[in-house]
Amino acid sequence: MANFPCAKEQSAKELLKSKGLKSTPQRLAVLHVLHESPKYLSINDILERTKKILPNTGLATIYRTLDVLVELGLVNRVHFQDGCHSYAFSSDSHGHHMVCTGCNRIMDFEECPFDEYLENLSSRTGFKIQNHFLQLFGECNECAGSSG
Amino acid sequence: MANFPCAKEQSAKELLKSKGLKSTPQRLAVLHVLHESPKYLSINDILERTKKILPNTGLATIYRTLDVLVELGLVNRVHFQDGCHSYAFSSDSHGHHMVCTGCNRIMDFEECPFDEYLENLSSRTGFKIQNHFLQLFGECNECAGSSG
DNA sequence: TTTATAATTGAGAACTTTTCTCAATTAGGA
DNA sequence: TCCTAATTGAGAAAAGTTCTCAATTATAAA
Repeated sequence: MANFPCAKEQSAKELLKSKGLKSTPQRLAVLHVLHESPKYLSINDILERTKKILPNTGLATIYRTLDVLVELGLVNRVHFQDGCHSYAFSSDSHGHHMVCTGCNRIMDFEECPFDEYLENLSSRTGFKIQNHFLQLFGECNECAGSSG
Repeated sequence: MANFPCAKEQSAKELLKSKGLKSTPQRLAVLHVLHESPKYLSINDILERTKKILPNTGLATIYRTLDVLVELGLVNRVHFQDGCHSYAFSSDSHGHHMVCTGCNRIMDFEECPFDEYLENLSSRTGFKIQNHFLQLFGECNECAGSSG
């Protein structure tokens, strides 16, 4: 069993338990690996590092474990510009959009009210923000109307 | 040659030309397909619809064309929760983060200043926002320092 | 117009990424 | 300690993406 100084180990175990899931060495190891890293890690990064703790860990387990950890809110998925999924026509220059989870319709919104905030965040943290990606999920007028 | 009433057809042609790229029927057809659709479309959606205009269109062309159109800013990539890439430990409850394009380091930021704005947007547009995904890209302190 | 040529395409192979299957193992409660 | 359902590892299968290359074609120049 992996033993690691992750502040969330205990709460992770409790979360798993509360969902009827087991606290396996693999799950705790993956959590450990991600906790140790200040960087995002790809699936292969995670597999490689987990294998240093548990050499027999399989790739499928990494996929399954990440699904569980994301579900529990212990781990974030990080999205990048490349390799991803769907496309929409760009009707504005900024490119933010709302995606309706009911009908998959996309609504762009022209405004970006965050520039000022982001500038402020930038100067406070020293992190030079070059660009940002924002996407809203919800229900459009029609879907909200018909379902409720 | 696809002929379609896309307000951006002309500017698309000019954009392509300005980059030394050709205005091929395939490129214009994909643009048309995306322009026609109020929804995001998957690669297969786009292939299928493009084939209705140009039956011989190949999948590779769709991939290549989308890269071009995204590059030109005519098309947006839309990201979803599943199927994507990398993972990071979740150190806050909200889950926004900054990704350093220099060293790939992730920095979470606790605050989410957008709630109020999003509520307002919600009531103005009728779009019931259920959740949102925000990710900032830029350079961290160290990388900004060492490179400039 | 016609021609020349560099960009682009289609088709399928190759590669990468993700999911599935199933027998073996194991965490955790009784 | 034993039982049982959850979990795992391994590899097969499926899905998604990129590459290769000969054939085609948009465009600029003649």
